[in-house]
Amino acid sequence: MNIGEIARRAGVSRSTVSYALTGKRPVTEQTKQRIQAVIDELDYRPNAAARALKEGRTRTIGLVIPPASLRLTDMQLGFVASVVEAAAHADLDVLLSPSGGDHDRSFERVISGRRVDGVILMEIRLEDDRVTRLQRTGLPFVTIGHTANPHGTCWVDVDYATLISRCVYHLADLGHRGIALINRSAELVAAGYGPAHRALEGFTGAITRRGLDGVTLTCADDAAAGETCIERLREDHPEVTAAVTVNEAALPGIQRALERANVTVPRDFSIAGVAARHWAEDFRPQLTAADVPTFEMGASAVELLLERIAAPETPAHHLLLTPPISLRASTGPAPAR
Amino acid sequence: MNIGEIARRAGVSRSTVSYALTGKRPVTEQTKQRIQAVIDELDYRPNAAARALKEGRTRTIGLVIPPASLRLTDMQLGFVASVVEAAAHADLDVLLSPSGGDHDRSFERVISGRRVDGVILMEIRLEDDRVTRLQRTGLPFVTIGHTANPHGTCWVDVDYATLISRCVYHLADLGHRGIALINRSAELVAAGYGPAHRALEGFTGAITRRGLDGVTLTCADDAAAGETCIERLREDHPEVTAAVTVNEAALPGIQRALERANVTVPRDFSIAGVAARHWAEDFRPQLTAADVPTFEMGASAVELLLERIAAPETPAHHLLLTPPISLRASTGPAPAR
DNA sequence: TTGTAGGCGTTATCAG
DNA sequence: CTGATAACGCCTACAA
Repeated sequence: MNIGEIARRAGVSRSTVSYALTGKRPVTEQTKQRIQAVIDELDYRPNAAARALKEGRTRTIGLVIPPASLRLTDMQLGFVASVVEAAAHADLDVLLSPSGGDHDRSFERVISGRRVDGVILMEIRLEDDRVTRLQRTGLPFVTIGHTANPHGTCWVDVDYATLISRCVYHLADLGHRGIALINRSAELVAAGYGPAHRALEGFTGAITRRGLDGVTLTCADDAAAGETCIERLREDHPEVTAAVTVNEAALPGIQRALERANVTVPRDFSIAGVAARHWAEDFRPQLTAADVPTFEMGASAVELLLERIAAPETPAHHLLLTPPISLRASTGPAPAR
Repeated sequence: MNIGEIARRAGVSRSTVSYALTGKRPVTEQTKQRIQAVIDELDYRPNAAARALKEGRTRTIGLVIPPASLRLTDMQLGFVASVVEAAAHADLDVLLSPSGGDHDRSFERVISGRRVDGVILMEIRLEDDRVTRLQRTGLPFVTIGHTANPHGTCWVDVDYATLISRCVYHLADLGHRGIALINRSAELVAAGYGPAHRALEGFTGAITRRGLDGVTLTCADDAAAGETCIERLREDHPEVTAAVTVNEAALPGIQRALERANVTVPRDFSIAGVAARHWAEDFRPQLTAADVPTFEMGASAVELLLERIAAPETPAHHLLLTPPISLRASTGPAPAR
C-alpha cells in the first residue's frame, strides 16, 4: 500500500494526499475527508524508509547499552526505561545496541548508515573508544556518565565524588573514624569506569581532609559478593565502624552478612551511599543514601540529544546532578570503644 | 557520502560498487580492492533507509515491552536482554516500543509504516488487543506468553500450570496438607494476565486431585507486598505449612517475613515455585523452583520470528517449555502437628 | 486549491 | 566482468 494507491482511489494526485497528511499546504475540507476515508479503509501509513530517505532523518535514536549477557543493574535499567519513555513522549523510536567495545558490529550498524538521528551512550569509561568513534562520525550524541576529558561533549551525570564525600563527612560528624568504601568491581575499576573512579576520588579526598582511617574495597555487582565483602571487612579491619557504598546490587548481601554476624545497624555499624531509591528503601533499616535520579537523567539525556540534533554546532551542554542525601535509618553515632 | 561518490572516486559505476559490497555478482579482485580503498578512506556505509526502501525489508525487529513507567521484573528484563542479544547475533537491530494498550502511539508507529520486519510481543494477556491488531496487519510476530486462544499464532511460553502442579505434588508428597499459592498481583489477574491465570489453574487442579486444602493469595510484584502477604497468610491460615509461588519479586519480602516470625525454612514451612534462577539462588535457604529459562526463550522467539519472516505462510509453530524443577533447600517434610 | 516531476541512495535488470 | 537505467515510496519545489 503506498501513497499512489491512496491518491488513485481518492481521485487526487499523490502530492495532495501528502499535503493532506502533513498539513503543509491547505487542502479543501472535502477532499481531505475523501482522502482520509480511503486511508482509514486501507489502514495506510507512510513508509518510514521512504520518508527517512527523502527527509534525511529517521526520527529514531540509538541507545547503546552494556552487552546483554551481563545482567543490567537496576540503575542501568532505570536509564533505559526513562530514555525509552522520554523518547516515546517525543514521538521518537529507540534502536537498541548492546555493545561494549568500539568495533562491535551492532554498534557500527547503529551509528553508521544513517540509521539514527542521534545516540545516547551509557556506562561511559574515563577513556571511551565509543565516544571517540562517535566524535569522528559527527553524529550527535549524549552520554550518561562522562569521560575523563569531556570537553565538547554533551553529557549528564551524577556527581559521585561530591556525594561520597558528603557521606563520609556525615559519618565523620557522627564520630566514626574507621570508614570503608565498598566500591564497584575490580574489573570496572581496572576498565576505567567513571563512577567507580570518582567514588574513590571523593572517598580518599574526604578521608584525607578529615584525617580519618579509610579502607577501600572492590565488590562485584551482586548479593553474594556483598556478603563476602562484609565478611572480609570485619575480619581484616575490625576498627571500621561504618561504610559508604556505590554498589547498590551488593546491598542485599551486605545486609545479610551484617545480620548473620549479629551486627545491628546503625547501633554497631553505620552505612550510607549512593543507590537507586528502590534499593535504599529495601535495605533494613532503610539506607541513608543519595537517590540516583535515573528518571530525570534519562529524560534530560533525550532532551539534550534533541537540542543537539536540532542545532549540532551549538556549544555542548552538560548536567552534573548532586541529588540530596536522604537521611534514613542506617547511620548513627559511632559505637563507644 | 553515497555510493555514487564512491563510484566516481574509484572510477567505476555505482552498480559495481554495490556488487563489490554485496558479492552478488563477480567483481575483479583489482577493482574490488580499489573500491574498498576508497570506502575505507571515506568511511562509507550504505544508507539504511535507501536500502530498506529498495529491498522492502529493514533488518530490524520490534520488541514491545511493558510501559517503562512500571519497573520491569527480572524476568521481563531477561527476555529483553536475550532477545536483543539473539537479534544482534543475527545482525538484526531491535526497535523498542514501550506500550500497553492497542492504541498506543509508539506501538502503532513501530508496527505500521514498515519500520520493522517483525515483532516480538511480551506480557501477553489471555485476551490481547495487540495480538488481534498484529494479526490484522499481517506483520509477522511471535509472542512470549500466549493468549487464551493461540491457534495460528507463533509463541513461546513456560507451562506454568504444569510446573505449579508439580510443585504442589512435591509438597503433598512431603506430607503437606495446607498449601498456599502466592500469585501475582490482583490487577494482573483481573487484567487476564496469562501466567497468573495458568498458575491458579494448575494450583487448583492439583489441590483438587490430591484432596488438599488450598489457599490462594495475590501479591504485588515487590518485596514489601511479599512481606505483608506472609503476615496475612500466617494470621488467617495457621494450618498452611507450605506455599508455592510464581512471584519472584516478592521472594525477598517472603523471606524477611518468615525470618522475622522465627519460622525456619524448611523445618517449619516449605516453599517452592517458578522463578528466574537468580531469585531462587538468592533466597535463603535456596529455593526449590523451576528456573524460567529466559535466555532460551528470548533466543527461541527470535528464531521463530526469523522463520516466520522468511516463510509467512508456513503453519505457526510454538514452544511450551517445562523446565525441570531444581530441588534446592526450601522444601522438606511437613512439620508434625 | 490542485497537479507534475525530480530526486533522496540503493539494488537489480538488462545490455554490452 | 562492467555500465546505464529503472524502480522502491515519499516529499516538495514549481507550474497551473
